[in-house]
Amino acid sequence: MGRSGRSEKKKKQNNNSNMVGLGVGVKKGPWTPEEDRKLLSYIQQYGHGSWRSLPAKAGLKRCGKSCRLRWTNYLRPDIKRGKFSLEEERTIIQLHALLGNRWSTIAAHLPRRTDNEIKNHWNSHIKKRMTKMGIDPMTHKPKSGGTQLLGSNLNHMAQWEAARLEAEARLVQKPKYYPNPPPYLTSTTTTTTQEVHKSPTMVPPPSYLPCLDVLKVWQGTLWSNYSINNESLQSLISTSNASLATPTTMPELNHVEIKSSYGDQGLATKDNDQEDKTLMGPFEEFEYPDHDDASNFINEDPLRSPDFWEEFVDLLDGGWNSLNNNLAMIASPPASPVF
DNA sequence: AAGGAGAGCAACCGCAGATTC
DNA sequence: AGAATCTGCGGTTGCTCTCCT
Repeated sequence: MGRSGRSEKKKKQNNNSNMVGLGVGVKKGPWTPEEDRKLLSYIQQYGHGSWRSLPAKAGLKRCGKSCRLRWTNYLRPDIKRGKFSLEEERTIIQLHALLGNRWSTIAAHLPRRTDNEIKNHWNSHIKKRMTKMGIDPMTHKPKSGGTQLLGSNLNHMAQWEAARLEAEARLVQKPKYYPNPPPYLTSTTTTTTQEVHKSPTMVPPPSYLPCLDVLKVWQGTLWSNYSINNESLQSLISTSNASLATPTTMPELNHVEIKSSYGDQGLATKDNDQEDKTLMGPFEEFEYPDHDDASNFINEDPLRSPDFWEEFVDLLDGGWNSLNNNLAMIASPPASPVF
């Protein structure tokens, strides 16, 4: 896990201003539970403030950048970990078709998933499966030719929608971890079991982004009439369509466990299913919205079934024209996006 | 049982845009 | 205005684990 002895060939980074503070004695490689505790405790108490100065103040022998990454990709309490649900994978595929490798923008539309996690999931799972099915993961078109679906030939409306999605993502970009929270982060939770839950700064950002019209159309066109033999999937699709089509307020919170992995350092290790359920990371418990249940809904992941992907190819093959037609019907967008 | 191959993913790198002075 | 610094992002690496032979 992680990297410890990174090769010498890339040491010129010491000149990079990013790495200010990275000098003799600065630690790299996997984080230990103790380091996590220090970082977590410091940020809970003071907020992260300037990342550069944080390590010294928190008693860490890390560079600020490493601390920031650890926080944003792992320690942040509003992160959901674990398997991606069908709905999430579908959203990733659709957003990737529109946005390309703009992971942070995609992540902004997937509540509580980090861009790094989505990127990893895309590269290690979805991309490979699409390639295996003969679909070019970059253009989303069948490699053997056929209809250009998305990518360079994005039509005007899809480009417009992509720009809007990105703008929305910027607007709702994950709020900074303020020691004194902005007003919209005021907590209403009163029955949590740990102090960390009560912290108003721990309230996850709004998980719903209202303007996903292109996805709604896509899903309405392509998925609602999409017949898949798997009954669970069918149910899930209708559920997820509803959730996308209907703006929701912050879901109620309930307790779930969050796992962590410290490799050989004594806590959970990846993929040790049994152990993972009992060994916890820095947050022994955290609260996640109810809609996590959607991911638990699929016991047998239909996305992994050959049937799904065969039908997915058909879907892509015939889908883009339908999408265009429907997009044309729902709106008359301005000539150029205005935000 | 051993070891090689591949998968999964945390963490690093370097660049670029934003911000500060 | 521009240099210095900070932050965020996307690409990549390499360690650990699991599976297969």
